[in-house]
Amino acid sequence: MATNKELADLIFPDIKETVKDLEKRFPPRKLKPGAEVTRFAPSPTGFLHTGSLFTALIAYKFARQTDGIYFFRLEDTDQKREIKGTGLDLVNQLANFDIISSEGYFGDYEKGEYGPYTQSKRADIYKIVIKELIKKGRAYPCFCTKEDLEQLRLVQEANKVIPGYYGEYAKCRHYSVDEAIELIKSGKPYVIRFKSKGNHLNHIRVHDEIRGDMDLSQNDQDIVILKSDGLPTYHFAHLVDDHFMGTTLVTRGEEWISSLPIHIELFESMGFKPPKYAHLPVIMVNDKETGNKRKLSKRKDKEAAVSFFLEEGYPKLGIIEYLYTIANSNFEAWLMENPNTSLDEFKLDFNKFSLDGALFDLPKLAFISKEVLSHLNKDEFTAQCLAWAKQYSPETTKFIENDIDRFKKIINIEREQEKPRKDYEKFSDVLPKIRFFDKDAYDQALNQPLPYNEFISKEVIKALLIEYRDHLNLDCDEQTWFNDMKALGKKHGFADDRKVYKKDPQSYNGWYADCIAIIRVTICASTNAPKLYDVLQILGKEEIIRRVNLALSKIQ
RNA sequence: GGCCCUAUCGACAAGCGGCUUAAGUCUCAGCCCUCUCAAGGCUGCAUUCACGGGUUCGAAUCCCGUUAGGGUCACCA
Repeated sequence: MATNKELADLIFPDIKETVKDLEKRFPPRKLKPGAEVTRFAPSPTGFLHTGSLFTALIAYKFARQTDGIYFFRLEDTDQKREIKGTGLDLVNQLANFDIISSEGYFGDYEKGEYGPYTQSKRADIYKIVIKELIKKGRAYPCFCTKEDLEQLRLVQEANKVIPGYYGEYAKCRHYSVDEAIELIKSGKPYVIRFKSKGNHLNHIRVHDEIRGDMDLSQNDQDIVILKSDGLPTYHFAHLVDDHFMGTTLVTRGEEWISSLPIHIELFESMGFKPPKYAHLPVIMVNDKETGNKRKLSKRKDKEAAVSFFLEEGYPKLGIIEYLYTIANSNFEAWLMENPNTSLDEFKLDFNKFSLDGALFDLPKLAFISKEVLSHLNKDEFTAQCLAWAKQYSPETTKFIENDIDRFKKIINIEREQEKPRKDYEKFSDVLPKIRFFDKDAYDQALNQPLPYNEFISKEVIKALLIEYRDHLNLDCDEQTWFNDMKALGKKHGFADDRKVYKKDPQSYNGWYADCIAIIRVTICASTNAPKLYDVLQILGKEEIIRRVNLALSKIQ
């Protein structure tokens, strides 16, 4: 009768190291009490998902606020789904939000004592542990084919029993060691399965940092831990990696709750101490068709891809603040009390997490973003806007670089004051609102009739514009300018007092607001614009006169 | 379908047995202010906490059931 050891040696003849060796290779980390080791462990299957950003942010934050370590691990064990190059993209996109790991995978290189941090490079490490598990009789080769498994499922469905590979249904766990060796020698392909000792009728109590204690059924599934391609499945990689990398706190989406019993049994089987778990609520969206909540989907929802926000030019800080708003209910109050404080000062608290998934609320993000952008000074705003433009908007870049000081003046209208203007929620809003400052853009706009108030006759408009042009004076303060405008209006039949006008509108062409509107439309080719006085100061006398003349020529 | 998680305004949510005839923020509506717009100020928007039972002198808060939503049942993570 052959032993488990012989089986293990047959399967992994080249594996000489033991788990003890691994423990020496990856000694416990020397950390301050309370310091958490967290990680972000995505698979390289595409660009950064908004939910992943959220998860990464939480992991990063907890490490940071406990003086711990946050690292990045690439889970590339599924070669079929892998999209080359996306691992690096993920790192870069995160770095964009200042979520930078102190160790781990960085794309073209790795840093840290607990690597490799790329799972495909850790095959030997997994095999060492599996070899041990086989020796202990806690893992075995399974020769079932896809068809066998399909057949099993059908039988189980027909008999209305729980589907899966477990207990009496786990055919290969019942082979003797000799039989297994025989089968291997005959060249039959196989995977390695974990041999569960659990019974799903038994309950285990598992603690979750966010949800508290949960009662879950014990695992009884003989899950596969090593695939036929020689790479581990997620569950097993989680055991090995998070143990040897010294992870103390696993933050992941709540979809993992149901596999928690597997992970608990895996850790038990090796005598490893499991990490703390925090299962995060998932960001949801309301499905327009069904009216139900569902996970943000990259295919259906533009806001599922972080790249969307970056392309649109949402300020990064706005996105982070919004994510914190979802994460901790007290964050908004904290922000209001500490308006000029670094987000570093805010302490995330698992007790303040909501238990169900929040709907992604674009209007709220818009509000926060406006807030963030409006409080930037002109230099900060310009720097960020230009950085965005260089990547996503050649037109905006051209506008800014054409005359950067002028650009600063433009976006500084009603900025840098107690209650700043809030008209941009993202950088892509900038150019459409200020394009009219550009000569060519203005001339282009004249292809359309200017949107004057149709209740005011052309003659009045013409006369007003002519006098305005001939007596143009910009060398004065705003109040003087404003009074001049009122006086000009009065000469042309516009009331200089609102109440007076309201009492007897028939006697006037309008009131001074209507008069100013004529100038605004003439100069800006639009019925709305930032403060006219500031616009005029930036444009300068010559350009104003040019525009008035052009407009005049267009009025029949 | 089994199992698990969750359930307070349109959204995010406070609330942890009496202080709640339910905070705050966003949205929305109205008013005011303003040269337009963006803002800003003020006001309004849950007699009720999915529903039904219990426990209690007393429940949004504890228990049970129902319903609804979400998750999960892979050689994917």
